[in-house]
Amino acid sequence: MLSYTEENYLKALFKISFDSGMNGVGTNELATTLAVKPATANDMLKKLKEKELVDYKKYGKITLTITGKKKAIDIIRKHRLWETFLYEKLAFSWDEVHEVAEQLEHIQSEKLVDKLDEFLEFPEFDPHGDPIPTKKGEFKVQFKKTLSDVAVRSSCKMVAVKDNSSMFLKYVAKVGLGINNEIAVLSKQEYDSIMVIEVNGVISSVSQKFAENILVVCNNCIVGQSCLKAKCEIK
Amino acid sequence: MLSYTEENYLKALFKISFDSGMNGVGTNELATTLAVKPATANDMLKKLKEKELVDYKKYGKITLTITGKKKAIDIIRKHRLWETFLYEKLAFSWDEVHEVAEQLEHIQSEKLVDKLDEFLEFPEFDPHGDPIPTKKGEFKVQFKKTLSDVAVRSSCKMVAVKDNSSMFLKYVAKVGLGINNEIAVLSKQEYDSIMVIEVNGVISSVSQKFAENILVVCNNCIVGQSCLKAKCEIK
DNA sequence: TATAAAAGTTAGGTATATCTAACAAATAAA
DNA sequence: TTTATTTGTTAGATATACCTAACTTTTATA
Repeated sequence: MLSYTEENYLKALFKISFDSGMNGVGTNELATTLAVKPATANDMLKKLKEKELVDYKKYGKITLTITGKKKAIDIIRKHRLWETFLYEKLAFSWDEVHEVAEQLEHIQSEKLVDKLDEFLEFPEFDPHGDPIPTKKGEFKVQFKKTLSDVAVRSSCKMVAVKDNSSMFLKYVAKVGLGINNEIAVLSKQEYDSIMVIEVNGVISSVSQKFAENILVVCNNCIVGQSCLKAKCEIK
Repeated sequence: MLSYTEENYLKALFKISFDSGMNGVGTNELATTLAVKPATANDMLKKLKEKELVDYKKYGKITLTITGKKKAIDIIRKHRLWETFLYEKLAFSWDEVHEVAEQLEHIQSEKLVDKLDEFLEFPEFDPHGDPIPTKKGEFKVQFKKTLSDVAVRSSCKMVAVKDNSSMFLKYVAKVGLGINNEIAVLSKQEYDSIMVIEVNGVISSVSQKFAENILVVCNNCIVGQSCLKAKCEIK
């Protein structure tokens, strides 16, 4: 059984590593992420090494063992399922779910996670557009970009917003845009980058500022199962 | 902000006290309930006294302060709301909800509790028939008894079962009995205590063993708001 | 009422997770 | 390549929540 703190270290290690293409992680980097001092992180790393959850040599880079990765992915799964629950069932907003999910992810009950997954009808992505690992630890990797980076005459799917202000959210709704909507980029003005987009058959013009705050995935940028992205072979 | 452990001490103090008519609690009694040694409980009591959550003198009985009571009731509220969620939304059985709710009750988010309460449509009682305090800390006090203790020619409402075996639960369903159903006790055989009951217009005979495993409240035994039962004046 | 039993307290110790301050190794820059 | 900077490590200290063992107070009983 892992402590609350140990779980957070594993999760942080996985996330830092994942974001840099599954590379090894440094002590200071880890400490910064967790808002502790390097000395503290160092102590914990010894403990996690002892438990065979991380691999690492003195002054070397830290990597997770297979067991460590599994545990980390399991915590991420729980976090994202809870975020989905809060957003979909309890009407939390996108920017409120994270903080509470940080607590809920540590609840120990396999049955709870499975039942929650079922209750939510096995969602694949959380309210931020991040993939939710399955019970087996598999998940799709989506490369998110902003709508402003989408090429003209191509289409994409909205997965999240960057700006959570109610002013922006109201505007998004007015344009008829919502999560999981297909967006076709019809044209783009060179001078001021104003885009003409089509959503559900409705054509609108949106500013560059607007487009920079809409996160999307391209139809062809779902990469694969189980962090294929790098040499991360979860068994 | 209270720690996980402090919350458990407050909750235990409230429960022990409540069950004995809001009397003072002893150190050993508290320690036993929390499965710690008396010395440990004693240490914590000093801390809780320092924080003005409990009132107590050396070698004297422990009572909660108003603030302490409020905190305790708030934790009980969260516990019972989560139990209701697990039972009603995630199809947990009566005997599984407690353990998980013990963890969930410590999640810190006022919004979460309020939204959950709303999502569950402001339930008054949890799956065990125990009252759920409102946001203000008010709750109805029901005196539960077994169906076997209900007088002939009186009626009651089923609130829970004592036996959680699937064999018993199936039998209960067969008799057409469910939570919140009104039960009228029509007659009782003196020799073997077999009861004739009426539920939703259907008349059945049930054994003493059966009746001893059905928990009910009498129509006139809801005592009032806010632990009126004793000198427990929550403001 | 004297004494035995139960209840409660204190002192000193452990493990976890944190810190600061001093030091060592690796890397970057002059 | 020598030095400076960054990165990582160790040693010693703190707070929480727990323990055991010894002691004190209260209560129950002979």
